Amino acid sequence: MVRTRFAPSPTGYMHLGNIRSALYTYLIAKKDNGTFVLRIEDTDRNRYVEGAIDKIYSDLAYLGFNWDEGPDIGGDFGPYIQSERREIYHKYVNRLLESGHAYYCFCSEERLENLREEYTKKGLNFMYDGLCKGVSMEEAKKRMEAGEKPVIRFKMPKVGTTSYHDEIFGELTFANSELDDIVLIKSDGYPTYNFANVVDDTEMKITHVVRGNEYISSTPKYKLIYDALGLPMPTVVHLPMVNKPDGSGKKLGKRDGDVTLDQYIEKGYLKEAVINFISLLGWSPGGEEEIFTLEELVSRFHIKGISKSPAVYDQNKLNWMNGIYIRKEPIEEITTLSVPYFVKEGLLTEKEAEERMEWLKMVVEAVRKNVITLSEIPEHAKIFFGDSVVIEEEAKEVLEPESAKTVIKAFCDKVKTNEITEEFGKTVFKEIQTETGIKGKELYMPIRVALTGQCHGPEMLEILMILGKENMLKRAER
RNA sequence: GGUCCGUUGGUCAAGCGGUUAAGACAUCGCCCUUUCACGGCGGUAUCACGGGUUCGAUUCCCGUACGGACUACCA
Repeated sequence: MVRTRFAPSPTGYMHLGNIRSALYTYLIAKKDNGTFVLRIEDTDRNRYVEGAIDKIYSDLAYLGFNWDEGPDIGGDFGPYIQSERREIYHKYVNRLLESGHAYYCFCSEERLENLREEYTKKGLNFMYDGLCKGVSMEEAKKRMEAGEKPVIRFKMPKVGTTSYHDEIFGELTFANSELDDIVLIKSDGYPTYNFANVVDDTEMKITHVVRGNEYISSTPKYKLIYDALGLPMPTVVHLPMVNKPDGSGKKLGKRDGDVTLDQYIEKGYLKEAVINFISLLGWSPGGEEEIFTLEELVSRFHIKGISKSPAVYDQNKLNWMNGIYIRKEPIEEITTLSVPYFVKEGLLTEKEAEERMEWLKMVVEAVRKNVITLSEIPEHAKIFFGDSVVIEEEAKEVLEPESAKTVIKAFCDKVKTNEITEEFGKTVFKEIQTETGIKGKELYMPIRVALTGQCHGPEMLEILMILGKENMLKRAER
């Protein structure tokens, strides 16, 4: 039974990188009918952001990454918030203390700082020098009673090598002499991320640890902690990074502009498109298709398809894909989603949108082919609002010739005396042509401009149907 | 600096010793459309470099170059 976990820290909003880890983690669990666990890693009290946990819940739920166990819904291995699991970490660290794999360290930050400076000056890699390894348990207890607040460090072996197998990168080996005596428990009693992960992944019976590849070089340390505890390390899957599109080769970070989920949604991207797009950032389905729903991704996903090299975020492709989804999703859905943008542009109130939903659907249907985001819909659709027309500068000359006036007059006459049906739309131009002898561009363009003010736009038939008799007369007869 | 990882067109990528080196985005051209799009068809363009191994390397090995990650009482 596969069990994976998504373990964000509540330090900010969900952004592209987060969403991608969550997605891959979710897919790896679900493609095997496994369990997807949500765990909150809030052991850093200094970076805690108010409201971030609720935002994580709502973002994940919105995306459809439904978790089977988590802080809000419980599960057999709770609590799922690290700050509530302190006794558990201490239970484990005591085992390490007793077996001699860990020790109290009373070194001040100042000493560590000096040490670091010293090392850097010599061009060496800083590592804790192990000064407190010599402190006996008795002495440690005495000093703690006296009010000192030590950290607990792991005693790394100094010789030999440590290897582990990564599902994506294969066999990885590191020299133990490179591994620092990392802090397990901070002086405030909270565990570090490193230690909390080992304990929680064990306790929560996580089978596949999915995380960014920035953890590749700390994984041997985790491996050694598992070893010291006599526990097996879960399968690890290190995801390739996502780089900025500027050619710098640097990873895409929260600071690189608008990458939070909210910002994508606000700009008019569909969550289906965002999910589909990021699924392809570092993973390939192998075949030629690449438009997938979440459900399809679940069945298509396979770890072997994840690449080692970083992917560059490509806005063009996202745009293209969003356009695909805007055209593909049911018109009801797209129309409903676009209402806020109409409201924002002052074209409609929400109440009006509700009352004129059928009409609005026709409008959205007419313009959805032309947009890449929902937010562009009102811009294209505004020609259908109101009963007057603003003639674009480049469209004005279309109306100049005598023939244009003739055509528009003929058109108005037809509109007046007929019901506006599809049949009417299909025949009216032919009739005008035979009656006036004007054809081609001279026939269509003046009417288009008279009706919309522009030389381009949706098909004439759609324009006629959307505008309707009254409105067309108001616009064209002047 | 040290350790580790990566390198197929502008971008995402398939490939897993013998291929005309898939496909997608972008780009260009054509068709469709009496508009703009959508859609369809086609073109341009890729194995970082140098050594091996092999009858044969994009594929395996070793270097080099370039890029990145890590190097916290942050996750």
